[in-house]
Amino acid sequence: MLGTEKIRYSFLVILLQRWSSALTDESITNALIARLRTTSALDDHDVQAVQSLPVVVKHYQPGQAIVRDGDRPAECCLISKGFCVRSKMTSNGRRQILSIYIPGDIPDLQSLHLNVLDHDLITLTECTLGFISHVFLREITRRRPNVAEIFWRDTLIDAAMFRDWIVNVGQRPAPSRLAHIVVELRERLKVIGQVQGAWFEMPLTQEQIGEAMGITPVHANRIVKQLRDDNVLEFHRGSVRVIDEQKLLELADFDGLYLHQRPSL
Amino acid sequence: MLGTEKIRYSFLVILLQRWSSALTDESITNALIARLRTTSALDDHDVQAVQSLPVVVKHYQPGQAIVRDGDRPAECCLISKGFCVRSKMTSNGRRQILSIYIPGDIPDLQSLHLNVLDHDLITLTECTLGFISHVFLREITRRRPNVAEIFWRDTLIDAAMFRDWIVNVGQRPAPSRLAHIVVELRERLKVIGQVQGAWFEMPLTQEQIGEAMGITPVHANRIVKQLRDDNVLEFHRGSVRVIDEQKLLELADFDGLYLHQRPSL
DNA sequence: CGCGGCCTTGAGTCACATCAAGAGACGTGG
DNA sequence: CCACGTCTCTTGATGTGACTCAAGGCCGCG
Repeated sequence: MLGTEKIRYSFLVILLQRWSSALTDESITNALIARLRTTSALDDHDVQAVQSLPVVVKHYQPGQAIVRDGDRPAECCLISKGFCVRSKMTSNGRRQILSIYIPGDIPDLQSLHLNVLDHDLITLTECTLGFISHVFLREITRRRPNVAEIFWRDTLIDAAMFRDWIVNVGQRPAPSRLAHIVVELRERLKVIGQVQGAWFEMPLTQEQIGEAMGITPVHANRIVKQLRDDNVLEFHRGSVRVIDEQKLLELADFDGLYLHQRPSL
Repeated sequence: MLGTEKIRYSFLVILLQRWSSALTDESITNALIARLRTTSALDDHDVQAVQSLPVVVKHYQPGQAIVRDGDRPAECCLISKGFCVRSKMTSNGRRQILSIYIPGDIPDLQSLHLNVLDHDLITLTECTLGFISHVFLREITRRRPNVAEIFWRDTLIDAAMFRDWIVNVGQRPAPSRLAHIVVELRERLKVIGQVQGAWFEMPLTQEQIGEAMGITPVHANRIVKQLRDDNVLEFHRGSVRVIDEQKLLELADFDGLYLHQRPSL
């Protein structure tokens, strides 16, 4: 689904289907502020400064590339609605998913100080994205060191998630890998109020689940089936239901410390 | 070698064997400046500011923990001499090495804004480390936004290396993984002038090589043997010699872009 | 109705893990 | 100077998790 063919096609779709509004969209920066509050302490001045950032809103279809390996973006993108993944290809055509992004995340904040992108950023679902120019971000971080530190911290949490992802892919057996990814996603969705009861969204195809775990789609299918047959999880239409919380946590070997979800951590 | 037993023993060794000098050590900050110059553009004021940072120098034995999972460090450490690894354990006692650090690196710069450490930092060889208090680092980054951005950028490069490490562990067959790690290390050592001819230092035991690749020590041994038998690499006393550059690069699937070794990248 | 994504399942193979045993290097103490 | 213990490296036999190839089924959509 994320193959080259499809992406070439998607490029036309971008031109045809995405429409944009160049207004400062308060509801979008509010999502950002909510997100930053969970990980850092913001004062009123910081909030005002962030809210005053000019945002360009764009809508994307599922499976579109937002930015690509080798790009030199001039803006950062804030997810207001929808899910994205960051991924990287090897020369023999295998794709590795590096992280999953949810509303409130700024997946490419790093491009502010790293000029060339070393990976792809792709939408999983329909997305509403807010783009903020590097010019304004640099200006705000120069003028308000506190905001700079909050953004810096955000990229550091990103890095902490990568470290955890390495351990997951490198050391755990496949069923644990899947459980771990599921629990991590759920913890992050909880913070933005997107978990209702035992259900939450995880809009990955089994092929993408495989790409996240570092295994083939066929084997990913077997692992998903195994967790379903063992009454641990239920997958349905891009959503997940936790059936056996106990077993899930045992498998996942999850310690949420690395998410640094409280400012003091 | 990195087991709990050994580390408990090492703790005594720290008390007995490390001696410290609380002077501002110019030769140490010079290593840092050399390192930062390769990735970022520094002006004279930045250099002066960095050189004026008070540094506490300490010496470590091989296999000692510098900081541990769960610590809340109050200082960052700069490697002046020697090699370190960052690693993380799973609950079933398996260790994953996340990155290898060489002279000029600041492996835990992230602790400046992430209070709780989510991994271990361990010396591989005898090390000379310079410790810089968070207080001074915060002060310099507040006073000089340019220095803040350079340090920020440094942590972003760290994150880029993690991303690449995920791909390596997740997608490549074991011989390629090893080749990739070897080439990455060599490229970084080149920049600090630590590659003489075909030889360079890679002071990992085969067990640690396995921990870096996400495989067992026994299998790591077979992979090392395979690359030796295929006349690609020669390992001897913690050093590596490249025999067949061509084959090595083919295996490694290495694109150094993610190291961002030039300020414009 | 037919097509294209996506999911599912089986059979055979291969990469890597596990278990087990031994050999070389090195430091330490007798 | 030798004996011993501890790391580290090495190798074989055997088991298993994951890959590959292949085929078929489900479902939404034009």
